[in-house]
Amino acid sequence: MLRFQNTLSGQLEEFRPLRDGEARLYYCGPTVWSYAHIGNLRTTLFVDILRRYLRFKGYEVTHVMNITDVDDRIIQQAEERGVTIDEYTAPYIEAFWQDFDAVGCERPTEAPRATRHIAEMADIIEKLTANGHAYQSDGSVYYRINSFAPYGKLSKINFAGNIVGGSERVDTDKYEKEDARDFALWKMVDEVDAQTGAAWDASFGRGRPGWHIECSAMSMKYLGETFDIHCGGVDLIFPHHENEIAQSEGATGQKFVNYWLHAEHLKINGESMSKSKGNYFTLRDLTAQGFTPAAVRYALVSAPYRKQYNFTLEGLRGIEKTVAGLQDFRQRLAAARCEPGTNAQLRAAAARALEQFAAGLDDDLNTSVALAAIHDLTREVNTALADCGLRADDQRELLELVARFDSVFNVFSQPEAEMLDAEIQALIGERQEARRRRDFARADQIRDELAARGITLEDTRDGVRWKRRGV
RNA sequence: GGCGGCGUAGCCAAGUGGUAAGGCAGAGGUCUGCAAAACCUUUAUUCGUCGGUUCGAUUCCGACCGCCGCCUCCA
Repeated sequence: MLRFQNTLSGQLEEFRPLRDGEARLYYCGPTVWSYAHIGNLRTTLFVDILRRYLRFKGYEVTHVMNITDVDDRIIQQAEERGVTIDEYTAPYIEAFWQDFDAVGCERPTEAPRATRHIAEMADIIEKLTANGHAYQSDGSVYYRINSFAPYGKLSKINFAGNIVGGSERVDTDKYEKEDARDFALWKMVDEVDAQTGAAWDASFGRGRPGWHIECSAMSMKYLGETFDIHCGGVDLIFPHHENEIAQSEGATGQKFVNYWLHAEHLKINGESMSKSKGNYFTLRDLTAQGFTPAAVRYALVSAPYRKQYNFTLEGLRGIEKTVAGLQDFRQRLAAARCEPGTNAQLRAAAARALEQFAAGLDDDLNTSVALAAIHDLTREVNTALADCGLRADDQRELLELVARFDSVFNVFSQPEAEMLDAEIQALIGERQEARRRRDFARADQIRDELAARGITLEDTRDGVRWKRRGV
């Protein structure tokens, strides 16, 4: 039974989709004002595991991830460079997809851009204005929080309590907003907006959307007024997701989302990640140091998504070996030449591993438990391989099982090996010849030579294997 | 001030009211011409500290120490 920790209820709940056999989920995706950092990547990878596991469980998944391509930072950066926001964001959108693909994420069913859905946002704002949840002021439109009684149900924030700096804020905003908590649905155009192309016409005036309205508009457009799962980082619980609920439920009168899932933030060496601390990494930063995207993927999904995983470069170095071990394992398994038949002990081990794998992920996506199941099985199969104890029927079944595991984790597969240079191929052949002559000095010389070029050799029962050296 | 999460071996990390998964590193061994890879054995009498509840607590409760986060636009 698949269960999720639902931020809305604060409880571990059984997942029951609105439509049998279907799961519809929305993820607040990247704001493309810069390169994604590994914190962003962790949340992206959590959603990838989520969607893959839902499919593993037999659900047909509709996965929508928005791209926020208009916001204050984007407008500011575009202005500084003297370009439009579309010109400014284009390379970052491209870079985002590169990273997304590199860490092995499956593309969403839809990846709508905010700037392409202004009409849908305006539509909701009109509805909210008509039914009293929103009001115009100085050319902008604000959400009237007093009109939505359940406000705060997601974040459990007690607005009667002390809010740091609350009184000062009321003073600042009192001429524009009825209440300091009211937030902008639509911001009246200013000079910079106009200059950078961040301005659109609407029935309530020319301007640009507030941040929260885009997610209400795009999620409901592609998933319906009520859908199953909404995910994002914990920092979005308030105000972003709280405001989405107010907007969507205020406009439709329907429950917006059944399950809210939030990924925790990363720590880097026990500290919060920030540029000033020098512990701020993008995927590019890591691959430039020789780390592989596969290891980054494994690291970021190796702990349950609701834990503050402590990311360290030392840890990532170890994970390179872990990942290489899994990839080697699959290669060896596929390459083994097996006698016909089956091995009851191994079959039992495989069944146990599958059970533990699913039990772990059923429990609010406990990836640590699922990965432990995989490691347990690889050890047992490796033993059988070394003892020539693997049988053909089991080999076939184990390869299928590995593929099932990989349909969720996507760590066993490795990039297509580059063609060996004829020269390297020749050197391997020459070394084999030298070994046959028991000319080990020459054989070792060749092995060292290849090692210097990043090629590691392994002499196995089935011949020489080679691989490119990792970090 | 309000609210929340966390503190498990050298490092990362799961977990539970009944006596500590998994990965990396370390040590010894098997295999190998030597390696590599793989496998075997080994590495926390103990789960931040101090109390309490209990037949029994790392797991529940309290206090304290430390780290991280949210409280209007940061994944």
